[in-house]
Amino acid sequence: MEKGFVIGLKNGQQSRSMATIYEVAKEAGVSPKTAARILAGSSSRPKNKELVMAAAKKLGYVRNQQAANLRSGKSGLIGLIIPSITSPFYPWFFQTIHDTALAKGYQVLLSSVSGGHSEVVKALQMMEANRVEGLLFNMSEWDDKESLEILNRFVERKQPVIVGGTNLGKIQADEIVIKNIEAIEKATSYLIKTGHKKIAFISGPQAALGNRERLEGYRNAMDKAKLMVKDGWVCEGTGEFVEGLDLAKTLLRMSDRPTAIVCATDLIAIGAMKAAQEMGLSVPNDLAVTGFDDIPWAKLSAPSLTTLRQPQNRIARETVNLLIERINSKDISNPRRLVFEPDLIIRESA
Amino acid sequence: MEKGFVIGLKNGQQSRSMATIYEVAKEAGVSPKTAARILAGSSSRPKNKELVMAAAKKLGYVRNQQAANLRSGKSGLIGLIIPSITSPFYPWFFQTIHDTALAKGYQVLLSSVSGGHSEVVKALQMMEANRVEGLLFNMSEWDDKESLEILNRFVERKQPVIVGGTNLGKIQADEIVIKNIEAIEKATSYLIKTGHKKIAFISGPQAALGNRERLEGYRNAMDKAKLMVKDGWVCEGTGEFVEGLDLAKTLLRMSDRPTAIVCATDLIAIGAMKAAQEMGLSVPNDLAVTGFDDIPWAKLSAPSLTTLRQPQNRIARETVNLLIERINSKDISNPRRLVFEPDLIIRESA
DNA sequence: ATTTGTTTTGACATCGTTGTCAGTTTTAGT
DNA sequence: ACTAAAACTGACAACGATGTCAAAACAAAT
Repeated sequence: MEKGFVIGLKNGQQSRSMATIYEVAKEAGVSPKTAARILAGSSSRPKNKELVMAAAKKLGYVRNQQAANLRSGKSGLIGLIIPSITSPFYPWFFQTIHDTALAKGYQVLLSSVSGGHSEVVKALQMMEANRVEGLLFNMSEWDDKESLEILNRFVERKQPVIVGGTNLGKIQADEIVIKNIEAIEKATSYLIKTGHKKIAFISGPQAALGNRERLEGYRNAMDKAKLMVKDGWVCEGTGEFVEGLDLAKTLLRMSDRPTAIVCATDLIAIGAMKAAQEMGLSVPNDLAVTGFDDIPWAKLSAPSLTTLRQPQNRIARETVNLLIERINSKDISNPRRLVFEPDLIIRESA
Repeated sequence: MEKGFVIGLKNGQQSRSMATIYEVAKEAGVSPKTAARILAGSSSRPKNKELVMAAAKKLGYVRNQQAANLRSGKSGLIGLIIPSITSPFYPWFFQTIHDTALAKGYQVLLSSVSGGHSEVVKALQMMEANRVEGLLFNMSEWDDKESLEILNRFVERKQPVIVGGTNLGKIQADEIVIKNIEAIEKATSYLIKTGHKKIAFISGPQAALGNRERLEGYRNAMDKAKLMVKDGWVCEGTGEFVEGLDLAKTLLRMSDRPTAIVCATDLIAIGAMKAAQEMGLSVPNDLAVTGFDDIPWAKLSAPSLTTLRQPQNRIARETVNLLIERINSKDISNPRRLVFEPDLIIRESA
């Protein structure tokens, strides 16, 4: 059956398969290569250009990107692996990555890994199979041999990889570093400066490096101010709102209850504020609360949340730019660290 | 230069390009076809299987998906076009689509279109060029000739398309229908039932069909109850929080201010509540507020928001399932409508 | 041992595009 | 008009995988 022409279907309807460059060339009366060149935008005799453009339009020609990629050895894809697009922070992160990449001619292949280790491995394999030209690997909780192996394969092949949140020096790649310790120190010190002495901390899962660092920042600040951290004042949650609510209630029920809570995420903090309100305590008078991330909610909550702002846009933009630079220069030597320090945004909650 | 082997680089480092099936076959001492077959999992002589598996492992072979796709005429891709992943509702929508598609062997190619019409066209062209096997087109504001043309090309080629939020019967495709009118009627009637007579409405951009329907629902309910809609009680915003805040303030400054506001989105509603609080009014005593979407915030806000829940998970799951069914059956005749009616979730704000 | 039937195998072609490079046309300069 | 330089064109091969189909290897049965 000749290609690109009407073919019959069971139900008697008709359909066209997509036209190829050969058909366009034939229709225009030029060679396929010429047609391809013209459609790719390089210069040509005006007449041919007209002919080819007309033919392409007539046949509804759309370049087959997969074939083009195969031939040219590029995929035009950037891989992005993140924990879950549903956790605040990531949608903005993705949007900026997407837009920046698009502007430079790249598509983003997103894997939002909600499951465990095997899901990460699957995502990485998929990225490999789809020949992404660069990879942003942004898993906060991760230390799995199999995926490490795959990441190392990328590096061996000199394919750029940027790791966020978790590298630990295990692979020789660029890193996004958030100054968690310093940030939480800032928030804690601020509370101390405003007179608080009994300050508790609700952390996220300690399996994640970032969360361990945040806890460290809290302890540092308390140590520096020679303040005691009472038993039970440090509690570990999942980073979810509900958890924040429950843990805060437990804290507030203590006989000698803390007057301030430093929270490892904004969601926890909002949960903690809700807990206080449900128990009839006023924020910030009876309880001061700080968060981390500055998710959009933070300024909408009542009271609005004092928090540490992660400049997602800047992080995302600089990260993609570095990645694309790496792709273009074909040089992944001398791994860089993109360091970001969250700013303390003072609002009503503390 | 022989492929798959060490090649020199400027900086003296070395790199391997990815091994192909030919190299695996050579290493294993079988034909490429046999290697391919074994790697695809079909039966073979045990000895060959061992040899090929060993060779693949040794060379770090990863199938080139693009090449495989080209040959097999499938892309394994589902396209998803949405307005912006940063607006609440979509991250969950995407995650469910992503997970469901993955479970059935499809990857999701996401275009989060933050710009105007030309961006939509670009996204559609990209989806076409990448030969997505099915397309979920979920733009709420949209009536642009060029993109319509592309969508129609999909349909002519019998490639499944599911349109959400906006079809208007312009193309013959499956549709996701949210019963906006009925939903807002429910919320408005509920307010009326609880004694409110002066009820205002803050809508999203009327360019979007969904927003026009929501306004219609409000008017219907008011009409049915024979309640007057005063001049200025219906205002149009962008759907953003800030807009909700400002418009609500304007409403509340009116001499004869409304006692309740029906909002077209949760963000608007949260803004409206904040406006009331800033003006010293209590929600729900001085002002009742209802939202739309039931974004996660809705139940965290203070007071928690009475709203209309869109079952994103169910919508997403049923949509992908239909799409994949269409892909497999190669039959896009008899367009279906997936109809969803939001539930009224009564919380504290009304 | 021979035949028949079944399962595996591999040479070749192909998917749609583009790089290479020699050949052709056009342009510019005299 | 003629020549050299510049611009464009097209035949061919290749990217990496897999479908086709005939040939080969094995198994079962006589």
